[in-house]
Amino acid sequence: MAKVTLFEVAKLANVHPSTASRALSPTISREVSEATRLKVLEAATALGYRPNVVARGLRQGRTGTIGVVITDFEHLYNAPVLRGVEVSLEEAGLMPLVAETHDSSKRLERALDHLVGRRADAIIVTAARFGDEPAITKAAQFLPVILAVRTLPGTRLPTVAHDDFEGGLLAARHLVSLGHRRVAEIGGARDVSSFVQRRAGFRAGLKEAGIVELRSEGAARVPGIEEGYRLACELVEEAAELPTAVFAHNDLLAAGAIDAFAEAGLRCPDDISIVGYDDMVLADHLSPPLTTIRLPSFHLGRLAAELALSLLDKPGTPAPRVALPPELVVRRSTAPVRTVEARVG
Amino acid sequence: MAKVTLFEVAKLANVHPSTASRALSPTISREVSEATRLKVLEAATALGYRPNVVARGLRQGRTGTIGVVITDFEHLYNAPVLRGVEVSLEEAGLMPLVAETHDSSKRLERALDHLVGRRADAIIVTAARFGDEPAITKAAQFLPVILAVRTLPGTRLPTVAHDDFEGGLLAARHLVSLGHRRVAEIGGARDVSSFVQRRAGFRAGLKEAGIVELRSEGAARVPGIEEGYRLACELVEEAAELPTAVFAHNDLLAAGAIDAFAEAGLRCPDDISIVGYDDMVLADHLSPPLTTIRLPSFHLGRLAAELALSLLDKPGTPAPRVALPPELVVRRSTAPVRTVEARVG
DNA sequence: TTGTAGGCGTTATCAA
DNA sequence: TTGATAACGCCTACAA
Repeated sequence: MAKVTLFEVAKLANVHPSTASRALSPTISREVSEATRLKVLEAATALGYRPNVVARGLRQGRTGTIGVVITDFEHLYNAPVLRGVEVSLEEAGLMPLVAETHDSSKRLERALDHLVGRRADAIIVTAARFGDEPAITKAAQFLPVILAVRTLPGTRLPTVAHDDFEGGLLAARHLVSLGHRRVAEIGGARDVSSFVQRRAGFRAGLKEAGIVELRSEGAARVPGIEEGYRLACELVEEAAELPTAVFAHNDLLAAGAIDAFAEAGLRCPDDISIVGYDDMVLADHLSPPLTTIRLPSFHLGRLAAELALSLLDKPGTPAPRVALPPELVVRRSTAPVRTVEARVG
Repeated sequence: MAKVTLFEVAKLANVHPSTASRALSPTISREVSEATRLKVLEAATALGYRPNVVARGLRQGRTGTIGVVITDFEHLYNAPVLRGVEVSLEEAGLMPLVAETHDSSKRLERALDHLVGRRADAIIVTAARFGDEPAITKAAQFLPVILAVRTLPGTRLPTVAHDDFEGGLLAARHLVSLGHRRVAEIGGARDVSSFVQRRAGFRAGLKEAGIVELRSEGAARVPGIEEGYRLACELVEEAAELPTAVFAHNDLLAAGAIDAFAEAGLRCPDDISIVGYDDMVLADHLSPPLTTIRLPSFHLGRLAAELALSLLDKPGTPAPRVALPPELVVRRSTAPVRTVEARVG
């Protein structure tokens, strides 16, 4: 475990450490004579010198590190966002420091603490719940915090999110255009902006057609396959009349719901249409291939990272709020209503 | 952006910085009188003091950070590994510093450089290709490097991998037990240990039954859906006789292959059986649900992280090589051969 | 062009 | 039990 310092490089090159420092710094290396520059360079490579970014960071007040707070690596919709963040950071020579919250507020708070303590240069939070505002605001006193994917009501923090209201609207209009009038929702938690927006947009879309939804479930736990299954079971058991179409707030919920409906003898899309959300990897390979709302998540990740970087350079910048437009992708989990009765209402 | 230092806490508490440091350190806080300890604690909370982990790291020669090198966030099989790593690190108060390679050796080298420069306390590499040995060995001179998921032939580095030979064997025996004798492979790159092992295990399994595979493709690019599709197309077009079963080196390749076969008029599992690998999320929701090899990836991630942590404490520890046992999961993408001709051989 | 000195925030060591 | 001091590795005024 050799650890070569600038000091040793300088000694080998027979110059003062500060000279070595200059010679190695790409920005001011020409303040040094070509001869010594080469001498130092040679010594550095000979010794296998790696500048200690930590020490440099301490000196310069920057760690070259951006905190990223996500719910969970296994949640497929995080993957493209992370990729976008990573790609943008890596171009700038920074690295992401990632923490998971498992959608728990306590963990989020701990994650923020860690990140602040580690002196991340900025933090990108994709896992915010409404109750997390105080913790996030506190962290934002120390360093720039960017809200990504999930937003906070009335926040002044810079935000890069999907336009989830629009997404919900698209879902509703699609179902309406297929003649569905008995519809329900299998949704995410009610304290998460993206789900709140999806729900609002969806209802707005129904309202345009004079429809009121039968029922709207809200996930009590992590909005994954299991929760989708559970909520769909509830729906089937408790609803006064069965819907002909369902809007699931993400593709995983949709997958779980399809299972539950199948077990109840409802086939998708013959008996029940389902719209998912995210267009995550493999959404087109499920059975049936999912009609869903596609999100520019990779792009969102890039934007969030770039925003973070720009905030480092000029801290006073007014906080932008970006909302990226979603897109409907029609596949085979939705179909026109079959029964006349449904059309009549 | 308030930044409170230990110095200011000490001043407010009317003690020397070193005393404040002691009072705040959980390990030696009882070397300090209860009175001053409380005084300092109070001052710290009053000021909202957050210890600067970077400075501490500089002093102690540890950053509390573990580098993790993966191919790509979007590759589903990385997700559970990352989760495992994160969970273990978070328990110990450390954080992962993640870099993507996109399976390119050049990027891997850059990632290692970054991580070494950032003085990660250790690095977990899950993206190794055979040609990366020099770069990885170099990094290992500076800090502990753990090989995870993918191994390196003849390496002395600590390794936590799946027993992919066994996995290939399980796949072969399963197909043989269903009566298949004309089989082929849609595999990953030939310079990646996991794929090499899967291939070797698979052939060994065939050999037991006296079978030689028709053909074995090797992915030229990232082993994802598209590559699976491409390789399966090649197989259909170029093979002298069509196989009745295929072993895909991961579930994504399998998904792509199923598409290609479907386009060629071959239905799975009626005309062709397919075994995948990984049992990634949603493997059971594909159409058809995938017969595959399940890997304890979360566990692997945990082990890798714990190994890294243990190596920090006692650097001289002999390097263990762990191989975790895979498990066959039978679903509906495999079925007995239909034709007598196939059984005869 | 190069050397000197001081400090980024902590903590380990030594002395009181 | 507490205080003083130095050092972790680097960078940057400033002086020479």
